[in-house]
Amino acid sequence: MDELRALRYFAEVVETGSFTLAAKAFSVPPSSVSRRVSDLEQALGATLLKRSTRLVQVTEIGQTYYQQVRDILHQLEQSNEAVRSYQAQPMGQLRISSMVGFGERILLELLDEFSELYPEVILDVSLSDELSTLGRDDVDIAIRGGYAPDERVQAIRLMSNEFIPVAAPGYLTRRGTPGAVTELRDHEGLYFRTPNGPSPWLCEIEDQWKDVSAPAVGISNDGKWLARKAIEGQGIVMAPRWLLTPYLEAGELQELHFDPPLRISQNTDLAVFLLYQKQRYLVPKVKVAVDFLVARVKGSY
Amino acid sequence: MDELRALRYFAEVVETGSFTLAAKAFSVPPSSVSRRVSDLEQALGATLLKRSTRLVQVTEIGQTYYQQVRDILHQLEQSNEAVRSYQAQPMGQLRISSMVGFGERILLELLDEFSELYPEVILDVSLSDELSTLGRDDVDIAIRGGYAPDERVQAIRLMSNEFIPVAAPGYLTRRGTPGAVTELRDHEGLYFRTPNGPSPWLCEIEDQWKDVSAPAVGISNDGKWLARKAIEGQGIVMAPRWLLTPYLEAGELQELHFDPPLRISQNTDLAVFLLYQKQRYLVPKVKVAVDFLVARVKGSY
DNA sequence: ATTTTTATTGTTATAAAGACAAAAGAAGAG
DNA sequence: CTCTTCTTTTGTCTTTATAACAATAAAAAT
Repeated sequence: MDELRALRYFAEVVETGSFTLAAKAFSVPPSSVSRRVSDLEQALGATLLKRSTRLVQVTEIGQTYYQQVRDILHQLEQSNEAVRSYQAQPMGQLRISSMVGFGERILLELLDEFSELYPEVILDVSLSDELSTLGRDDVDIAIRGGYAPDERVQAIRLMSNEFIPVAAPGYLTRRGTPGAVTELRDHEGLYFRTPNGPSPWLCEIEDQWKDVSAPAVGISNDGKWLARKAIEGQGIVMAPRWLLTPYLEAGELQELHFDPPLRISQNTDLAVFLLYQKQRYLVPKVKVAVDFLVARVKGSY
Repeated sequence: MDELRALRYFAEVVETGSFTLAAKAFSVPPSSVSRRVSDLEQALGATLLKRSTRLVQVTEIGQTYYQQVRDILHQLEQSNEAVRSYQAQPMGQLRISSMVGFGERILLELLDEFSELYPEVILDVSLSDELSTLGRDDVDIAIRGGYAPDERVQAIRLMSNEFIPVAAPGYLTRRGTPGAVTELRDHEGLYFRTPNGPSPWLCEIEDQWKDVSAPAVGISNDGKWLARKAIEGQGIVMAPRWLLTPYLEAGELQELHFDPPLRISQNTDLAVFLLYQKQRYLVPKVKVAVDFLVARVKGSY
């Protein structure tokens, strides 16, 4: 029995919910699909699908088996693609997902440069703060302020993602510059929304982490909007240093210092990571993009 | 082409380093193996093996492909086994790996009970502090004072693994009971060896982690031996509370208290975890063992 | 009850893999 | 340097398995 073929048929039947449609997808008669799936069931000694002439239902065990089979088929496809494209030129579609702020501020202009170097690589960039599940079918490269959720995912630290509190000089003269974290309660807060919700202002006082957030006057996942509101003197905002650098240099915003320092997470090393699947580093388009981004970002920021 | 068969042949050739031996393993003529591997290479458009009549060498791309194929075949085998054994009685060999101390103190007697409940499950227990790579071929269930390295690995918190400093009453009257961590320098230390080396005595003083270990008079990964030496008054030992409980209750050892407390890691929630692969929870023997251990340990400790 | 859709079964045809024999090629021994 | 030996590959035939096509059976909808 060609087990792999049977698995592909089975997966397609589950996805389409029909033997006929699955058969069409492979351009074979429905009878072939029926027989192969039956063979598979017999080999496994379990009923994967409950068939009636009108509808096909997946059994419980069939469902879990399907999910695993799907993963396996996908992995195999990726491995094959990696071998096939080995020693070929970087080309084809490259899907990149990035945090919005990083994408707008840094990534997009780098990618313009990348496109000139590798015109045959077609970029498909999506900016979102939701972390897409690398390892499924979606993206080749992801840029996130996070961690590596899986041992098959490689994480390269691109740059620091330290959050710093800032405010407009005008705001500070009007409201006073807070000297201690406890004074923040009497200020206005602009909050960065992460996928885990608005990021609070935390401080470690005598071994205890305390939330010292000011009352909120604005929450957004858009750093530029928050920065603009801060420049207009509407409040204090905590955002990544790399996002604020231009405003700080222009004097539009001013960094605030506290002791102990203000944080948005108990985790000490907040950083921007470039994530990709180890096995896909063999694919030329992925390899050159990873190498390019690491070289350009690590060198400049 | 029966791709899966070709992959199995290829993997076997890589492992045995010979077409002839691989063919023997599948009881087919060497010519079949040769043809299937050639088909595979043609389909992938790459040379996986450099053959000469005397030796078979794996190419670079062949090597990485092999590793991925190996994983895939293994996963498929596991998925198939899960389906096949679905709705069967718990039976067969069950491999459990545990930390030595936990194994001796808690696990082994629980497993005696388990064996009475499920006599058809043949236990294969190995006690070791090295963490074996769950997800490869080795163990079904692992018990470790750690984390989950992979998203496919499920981790259940069994119990706290808090390390506490203790010493014999005799030792304390002779040497004095240390009141502050700084006094520990003038004491004798008995150290637990973890896979990462002897575990130091740490303390967080004013936001800074400091090593306040006493000079070592003994290091071992055997908790009972360390406990005995401590009972004999040879020094202070830091070990998991569950390991020391009987000695504390018997009055042979006495807990030491510091402020801030002594730790062996910056990580706050040290715990004992039961680890298993999500997909293998479907296999009856794995399911009943996980459920049994979780129920018995969580209830009692 | 009849029509329609869908899965299954029967049978034949075709393509792929196995079996066996023989050839080609590389390493070591004499 | 030639011969022997071991291993991979090639040639040819046989076997097996899957596709193809037609026909049947079963369930839902009209």
